[in-house]
Amino acid sequence: MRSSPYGFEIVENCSSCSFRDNTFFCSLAATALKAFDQASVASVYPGGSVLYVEGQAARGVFMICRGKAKLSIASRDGKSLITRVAHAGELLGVGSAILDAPYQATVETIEPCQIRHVKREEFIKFIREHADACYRVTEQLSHECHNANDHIRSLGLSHSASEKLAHLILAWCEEGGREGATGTRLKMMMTHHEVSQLIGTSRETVTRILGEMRERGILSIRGSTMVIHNRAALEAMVLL
Amino acid sequence: MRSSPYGFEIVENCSSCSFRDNTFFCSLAATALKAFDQASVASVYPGGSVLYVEGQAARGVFMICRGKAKLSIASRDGKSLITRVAHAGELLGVGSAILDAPYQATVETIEPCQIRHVKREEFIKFIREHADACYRVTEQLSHECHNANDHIRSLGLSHSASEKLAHLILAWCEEGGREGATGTRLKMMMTHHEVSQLIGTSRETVTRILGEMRERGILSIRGSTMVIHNRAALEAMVLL
DNA sequence: TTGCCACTGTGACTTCTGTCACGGGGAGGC
DNA sequence: GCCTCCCCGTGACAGAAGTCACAGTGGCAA
Repeated sequence: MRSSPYGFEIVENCSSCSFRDNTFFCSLAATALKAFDQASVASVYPGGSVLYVEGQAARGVFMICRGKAKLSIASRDGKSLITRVAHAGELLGVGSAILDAPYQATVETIEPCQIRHVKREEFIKFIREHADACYRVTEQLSHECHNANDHIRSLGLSHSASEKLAHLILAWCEEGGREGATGTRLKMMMTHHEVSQLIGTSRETVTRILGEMRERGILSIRGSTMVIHNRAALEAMVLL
Repeated sequence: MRSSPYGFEIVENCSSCSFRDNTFFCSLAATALKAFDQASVASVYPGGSVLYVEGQAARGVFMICRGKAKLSIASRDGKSLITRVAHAGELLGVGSAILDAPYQATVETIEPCQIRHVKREEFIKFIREHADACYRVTEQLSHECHNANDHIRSLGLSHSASEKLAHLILAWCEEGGREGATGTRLKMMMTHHEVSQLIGTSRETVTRILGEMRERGILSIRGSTMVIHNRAALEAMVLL
């Protein structure tokens, strides 16, 4: 390890890496891990770095060892949609690399990240030689499909922006909510604008709907923490 | 082979199957193919059969040897959205089988189909033992992700129903259009209602927009064939 | 402190499109 | 032939939400 400017150590060597846990792509047997280690290059990015841009040829895949990144797509007129937020342990750009197709999204780190990068050809060689890694890729891709389908369901099947927002808040409760006396507490680490990009609506409607939910006593917001008082009401709004 | 009620022969044996071409999942080396053959069961379905339903536990995967099937998702109030149309050579339900999660869509054949079915456990065993098949699964899943992302882009980023419809028609031109003297000809094998389910809008708007396009001379429709006279106009409508 | 900037909150207006309602037409069954 | 579906075409209307415009707020830096 050597020290880095972003407050954490760069892990040079996958075998001795402490971030890894068994949900990670890289939780592999020793030999495969070593091969992955040798094929890849570690680096550290500050928040806000762009790893790759939609439409670029897929030169390689990126593994998030630590940190989070947001994936988004944009239309020609500048509107953009956040497709998902990727966490540590995920592999980005695999689908495009395998198909040798352009990246379908733009990836931007949203906090300091440690990333490993593998060139396309080497990645393919790697997974063809290591069946276990290949299977892990199928798992990774299955997750991506799963998420994408959920997103399709939410975008295509909901009747109103409120429904989509309610759905999103419930999903947040699932993944990061802590139960408290007054309800489920969670950190909003997004601005209204970003939320609007996540559910495909406008910033103002997000503000308005949150305001309405607050008035109806469903939730309350102070600073960046949101408390959901009436989860049942949110669930009732969702017909998905 | 033995004869079947739906006008084509049931292929009992993958090795001697003539449907297979190298775009198919099952274009595998002899030993892997034999294993796949032994793990799977062939059957024939008429059009309109439901292979599996959204929300069911993923008991297995289905391989379309011949025919087409539509995948759709539904909301509680009965609205439904067609996520895609799967063609011969595709594997359905892989993602869910790998994650051991419920199927995310309902699959219904839209023409007589020959299908092979493999139980989940056997499928996983099969791909873990045959690296080449496993790699093919990553390809299949990459395609699914790719499609899903395109769908997300279309649903989430387009400003109007016309834009989505124009996008869809252009996609049809790509995959099944034949160039003629008056423009690109293609077969509409869908009702307006189904189209509306594909782009997440109502039947009436599809009718109206098509009518408008006809009036503007962009396309003309007779019976089930559509002729696109002015492809540029359609492209101009799409800002995706 | 002051200024700046990004974020949130609100009002007014307009457009899109979903919904309801109905009519016509073609295919298929009896 | 006739009846019954299903599909397409249209009109009227209302509600949802995008857009524009602007005010208030809070954090951060100079």
